Amino acid sequence: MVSGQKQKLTIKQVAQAAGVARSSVSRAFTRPEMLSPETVRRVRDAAEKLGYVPNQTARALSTGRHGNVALIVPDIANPFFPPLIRAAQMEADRSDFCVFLGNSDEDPKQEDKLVGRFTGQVEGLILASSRLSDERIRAHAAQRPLVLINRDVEGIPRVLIDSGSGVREAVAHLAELGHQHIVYVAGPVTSWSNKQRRLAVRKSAERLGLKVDIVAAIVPSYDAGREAVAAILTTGATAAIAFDDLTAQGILAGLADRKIRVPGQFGVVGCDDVLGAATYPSLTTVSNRSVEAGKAALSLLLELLQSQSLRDIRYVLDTHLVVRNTTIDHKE
Amino acid sequence: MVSGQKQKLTIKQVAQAAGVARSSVSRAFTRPEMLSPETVRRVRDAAEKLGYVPNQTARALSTGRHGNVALIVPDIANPFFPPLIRAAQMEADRSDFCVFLGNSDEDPKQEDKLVGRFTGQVEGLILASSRLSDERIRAHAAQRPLVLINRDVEGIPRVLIDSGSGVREAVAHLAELGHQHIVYVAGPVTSWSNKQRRLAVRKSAERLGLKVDIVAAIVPSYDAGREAVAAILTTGATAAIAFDDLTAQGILAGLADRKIRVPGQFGVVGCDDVLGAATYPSLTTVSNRSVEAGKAALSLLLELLQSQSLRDIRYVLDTHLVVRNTTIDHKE
DNA sequence: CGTTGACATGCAACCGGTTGCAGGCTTTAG
DNA sequence: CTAAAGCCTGCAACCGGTTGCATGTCAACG
Repeated sequence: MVSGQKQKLTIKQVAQAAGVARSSVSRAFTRPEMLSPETVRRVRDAAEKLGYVPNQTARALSTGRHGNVALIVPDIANPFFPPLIRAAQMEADRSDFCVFLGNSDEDPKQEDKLVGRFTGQVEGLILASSRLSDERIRAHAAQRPLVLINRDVEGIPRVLIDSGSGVREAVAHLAELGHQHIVYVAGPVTSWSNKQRRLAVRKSAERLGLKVDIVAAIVPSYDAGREAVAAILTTGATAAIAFDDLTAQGILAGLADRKIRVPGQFGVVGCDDVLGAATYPSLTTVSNRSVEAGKAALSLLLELLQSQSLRDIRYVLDTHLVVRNTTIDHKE
Repeated sequence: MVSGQKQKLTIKQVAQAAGVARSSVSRAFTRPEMLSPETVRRVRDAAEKLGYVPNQTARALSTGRHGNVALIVPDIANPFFPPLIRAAQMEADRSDFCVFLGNSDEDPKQEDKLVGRFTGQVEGLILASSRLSDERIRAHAAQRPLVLINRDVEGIPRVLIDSGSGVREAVAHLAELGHQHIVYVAGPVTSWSNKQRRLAVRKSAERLGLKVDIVAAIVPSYDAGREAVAAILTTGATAAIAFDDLTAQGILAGLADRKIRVPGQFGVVGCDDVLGAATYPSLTTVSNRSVEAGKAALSLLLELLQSQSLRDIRYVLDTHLVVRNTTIDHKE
């Protein structure tokens, strides 16, 4: 039914073919209940036969509804994000929305630029782990519906993954195993998640009477973790909780370099569960909920678009400890 | 300069403010060389002061140029793709293009649907590891400029990662280490890359006098690799080359379950190098070039958009073996 | 039987830019 | 000094839909 010609089929040709006015063709697609069933059928048949498909751009121009949303993340290649992106994407798809993807490269300027580029073509945006200032976020939110992920700005709808709950479980788990002195290997200072995790370690260690030291890895990466091992060992701690799994993997490598057995001589806990059980020994870590976060953010956004309501929404997802083999030796 | 109002600033207000016709405002932005420098300045100043930003949708409607491209992948969460997506995204950004991301979920129907949704809003598309039939791909290519990644359809511009070269090196490497009998753990039957890798293993093993068996994992995943271990061991081989790194990691886990030492008693080679050295023991694998592929595909597409030329382009990236610790014990 | 109202459809303006063409003014050549 | 050639700028049509309003038709109602 569709042929290879690269013609421009418009509502006009369909109108002619069906013997009605252009407006009726339009309505046959957007408000069929306004027309007689007979007319709708005639128009649809004609459209089908010609292979007509409505021009999304023209429609967007006159209605203001584009059917697009944008999702901006700091780094697509960071394994935390792909599942989130995927979930958001699939959720958008269910409502026939298209999603623009932006990579801010951890740079607020770049993020700002992307928002600007997208704004004109979307009905709403999602910023995941935004690096923008609260002020810029508010400014953008005033222009377009905006949902945040892992960023807590009052008045802006947001989806937060509370890694605090999982981290508290991790500390309790280590205490139970007899550790008395642990280290938190910190991530980026600007990260909301890092702040939250550090606080959770501090508080619950205090409650349980454990000694805590903080070692900075700053960049969350394998190499940073590996290099942090020297500092970790000088503290005299017997276990470490890392900002994320990448860092944790680096720590494991650094320990292996020094022939320190895990979990026998030293315990390691990651965060975000990005690798699953796919490494050996498999990493004890905190679950991430990134799939739910992506899905929730998208549906929240779509909801906002519908209702136009501006309630202050704060959706929190809790996390849990996933015990694998870097804190305790499991028997299969 | 920009304020919080949610007004609709159009070319008209700017024209009024600058005391010129609407067309002059338009030209001040799109073809400044047609206007006197003085007028351009006046218009730009006025626009700046008001905070005017051209409406991309309206522009697209009249010019047909949207400044968007679409990228469709089978699975965003498969670690092979994020670096590719990221590279494409950044390359697009350099030319002020926005990118739509689609996840086909390994399903041709879904992929077709996405292409349809995007077509009206983009100037060109990139299909990575497309699951569509050659026929559908050709049909879509007739509508819009289209570039393929890891899919070899004659007449359609394509970027191919030739894992054959790396796989041949892997086989030679294993032969050199004394292995006489190896296994190829296969991936999806519809995958172009899988076909290519299997063939490369077969051919070069034959040339070197090695015995080869094929074991099917079908789905490329950690679990599939782990389950394939039983079949691998019954062949009597002493080393395995896996379709990808995820499968290889699963194999390592399965071997560990059976207390088989790697690389001492059994050698393992992955493909795609998605985990880097970030696991322990670190995986010997074949490099992937996915970053170059993403970047190349995008710039190829942009080039096509400019030149309108329809040459048959076939851009091939070769790969190499990356030797780490699952085939041979390294000393640091 | 005339009026009212519901329903179906067409007309034309509009969304916000772009662009071919024409007209006015200035410059250059004859 | 006049005509040809540029250079700027404005007018108005157009991109392809959507939508408020007017019109026409027909059934139901008083």
